[in-house]
Amino acid sequence: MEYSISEVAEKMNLTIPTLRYYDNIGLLQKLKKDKSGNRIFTEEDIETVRVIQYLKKSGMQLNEIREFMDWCQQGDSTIEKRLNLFKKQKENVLSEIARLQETLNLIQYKEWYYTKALNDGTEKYVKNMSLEEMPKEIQEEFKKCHCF
Amino acid sequence: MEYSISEVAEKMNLTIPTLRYYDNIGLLQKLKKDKSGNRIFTEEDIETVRVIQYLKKSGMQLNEIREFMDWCQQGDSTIEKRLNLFKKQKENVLSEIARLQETLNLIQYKEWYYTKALNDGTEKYVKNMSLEEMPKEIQEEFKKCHCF
DNA sequence: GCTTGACCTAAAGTTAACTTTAGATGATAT
DNA sequence: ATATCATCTAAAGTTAACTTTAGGTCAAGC
Repeated sequence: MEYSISEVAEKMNLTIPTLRYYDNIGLLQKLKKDKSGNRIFTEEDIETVRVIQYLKKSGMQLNEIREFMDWCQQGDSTIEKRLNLFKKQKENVLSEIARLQETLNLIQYKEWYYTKALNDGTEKYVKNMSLEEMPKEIQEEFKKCHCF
Repeated sequence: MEYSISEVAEKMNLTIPTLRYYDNIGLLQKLKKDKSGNRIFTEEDIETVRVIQYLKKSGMQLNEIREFMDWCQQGDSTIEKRLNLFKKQKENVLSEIARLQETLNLIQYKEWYYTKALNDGTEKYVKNMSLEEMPKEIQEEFKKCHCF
């Protein structure tokens, strides 16, 4: 099954210029064109786009992803490099998740804080609450940032 | 306790120009200066910087954070807006964590894939493995993207 | 009194990842 | 035959979040 650029753009939630841009910078090395120069996407090209999106999310820049795509074309001699890359990206993603979890903690504290403020009609009571009065599940580290 | 810009930069892992930039665009509305124009950071200003970093991580842009800082100065009339903002950011962070988790799934599949390829000395066996031969814990959805 | 170091401002420059523009080509519908 | 539509290329433009540059002030140490 083959797809036009507009079909892939819709399917993958990208714009047509973005797909062309990815092709231009060497991210879609296997992509073929028909006789009049139009890009033809196979299932494999679509998988490539999907992998690009995951690698981006893992924190890689497009020039690094391009280098990875080069490695893939070079065959078995680059297997170890590719394995090491994925090991590194795994650590990246794990620490990113951990930082987002911390962010979530602050946000949930703020949600509690402003819910109480809204209930009280004013920030002044919750702002000056002592640690003892606060619910135990509110993270210690956030109890002090009541200035917002 | 008060701090100089260089102390805050070091403590918060930011550069001095970044802190000045944040001040210039209105993110540090309570920041004071001494008689010769040097910025003086209080504990509260440092907390502001910390909150900026969390809000950034939750997906907000600096102009949105600036708007939030404006709301904070406007007092109790903006409590509901602020609560709604945090509710929205909470959803953002949760879906971001979910997408990172999916990314992690792909990366772990790849780690398994390239570990086997490295062991075999070539990609060709793992590339052509049938679904039945693969470990059960490998996510179904990733079994097909063996082209990288 | 002079140098050094930490700070300042205003303005220009940078970077990544697109997006937009302008003009062209080729297949399809009326 | 003509208009419309989807595609193309090359090149310029955009945006956010900084960073860099150039030139200046001020307090402290020698």
